[in-house]
Amino acid sequence: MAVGNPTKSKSSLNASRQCRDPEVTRSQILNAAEEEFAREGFRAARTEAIAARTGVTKAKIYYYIESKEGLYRTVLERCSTELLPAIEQLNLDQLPPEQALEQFLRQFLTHTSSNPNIPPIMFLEAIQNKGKYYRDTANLLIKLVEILERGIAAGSFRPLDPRHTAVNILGTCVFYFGALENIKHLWKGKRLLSKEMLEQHTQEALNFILAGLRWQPTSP
Amino acid sequence: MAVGNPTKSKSSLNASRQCRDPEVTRSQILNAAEEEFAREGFRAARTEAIAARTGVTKAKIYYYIESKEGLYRTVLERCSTELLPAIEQLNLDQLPPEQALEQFLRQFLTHTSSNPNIPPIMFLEAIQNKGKYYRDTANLLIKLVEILERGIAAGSFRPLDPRHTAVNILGTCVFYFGALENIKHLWKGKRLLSKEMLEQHTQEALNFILAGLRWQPTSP
DNA sequence: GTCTATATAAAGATAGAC
DNA sequence: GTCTATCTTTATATAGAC
Repeated sequence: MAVGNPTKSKSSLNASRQCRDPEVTRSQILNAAEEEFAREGFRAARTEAIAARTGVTKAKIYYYIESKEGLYRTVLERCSTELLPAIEQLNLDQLPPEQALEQFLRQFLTHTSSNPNIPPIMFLEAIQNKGKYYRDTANLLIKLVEILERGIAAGSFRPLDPRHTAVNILGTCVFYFGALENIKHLWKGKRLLSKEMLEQHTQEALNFILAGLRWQPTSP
Repeated sequence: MAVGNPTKSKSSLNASRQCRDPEVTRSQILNAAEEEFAREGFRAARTEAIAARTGVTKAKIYYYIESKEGLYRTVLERCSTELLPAIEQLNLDQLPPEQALEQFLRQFLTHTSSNPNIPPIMFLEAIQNKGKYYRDTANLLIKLVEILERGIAAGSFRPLDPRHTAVNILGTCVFYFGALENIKHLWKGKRLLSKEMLEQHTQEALNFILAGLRWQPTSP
């Protein structure tokens, strides 16, 4: 196994075929696999389809990978390498809770907007495989719960259940990406992953979440 | 095809085997299929597994159904028969927007709590099949957008984008059910579908959403 | 390293006895 | 109506030529 250099370009479809650089080929396979797994999940994904997306034969795929399962694990790993470290670097513990939460959400939404395959992959992994191959989402949630607990204790946020609220917040952030095909009918003709729409989602989600945590006019 | 009487008991697993009533058998098959499709989606679901869940042979399944695809369509139809009519009956147009929204959400959350297979089925259908077999979720969203538009126009809610907000609201309601296996680690030892936890989710989601729409202390 | 051809296994669906 | 046995298709994975 040991596929891939995640830093290279990610637009995979119809990527320059017949390439001789093995590193590029590995990367192309990984990108195509990510697309396929994001649309089908592990079990329903077909190596044949991954080959077609990459623009090569099935046999060539198997020259580069160990197995479909190994490829899946590699894709999942690559999905989780960037976000958590980036969030750790923000040193959120040292910011006031409101700012910490906003920074967390901005980082998360920006990262997800740049990697819109991640939410469907995680949904499929959770639903189909019950997290057999991946459990890291929990770490994000725990970070979020900590921020909420701190903010509630400090009186910055209303008194709410931090765990349910963390789940509801994450749901607000990622549902958009998981339900693209269900919600697209609300914006006929618009591409939901365009820069414009992603910025709108980020801003609306952020406003909605922060408002949901503030003390209310009627009960201060 | 033409499977099922949706009104009968729904607990399928290990349901009384060797039953001779064809209506009961149909119902058992439908329930088992719903479970299997909710965990795997259409493509990855196996008729073999549905047979095993029902406690019968594959051949018996095929005596009662036309095909795997037909069974899937029937399951999806059954999922959508109850909620929308129930919401129509509430006559939400005639209530003030805040009350209309609260009624809508209570009905939705109650129905989802009683039918926790529906969110994963809809997630899988949207992600894997791009809504090929099902498009009704859009109707719910449209109803929600209408309520929000009315409330914004009346000044009951903050000025927000009604479509993004409808999506964010729905996300808050259903993410819990779609990501069960990702979030369960926050509540070690607790059953996330217990009556207690479902009531907590309903209440927390409701509070969170309504708070997110209200005018804020700093900008009234 | 890449291809064609193929072995092997799994899954949808059916035949035919009872 | 139900079962065992089987057909057919599809999919993972590999052999072997080039």
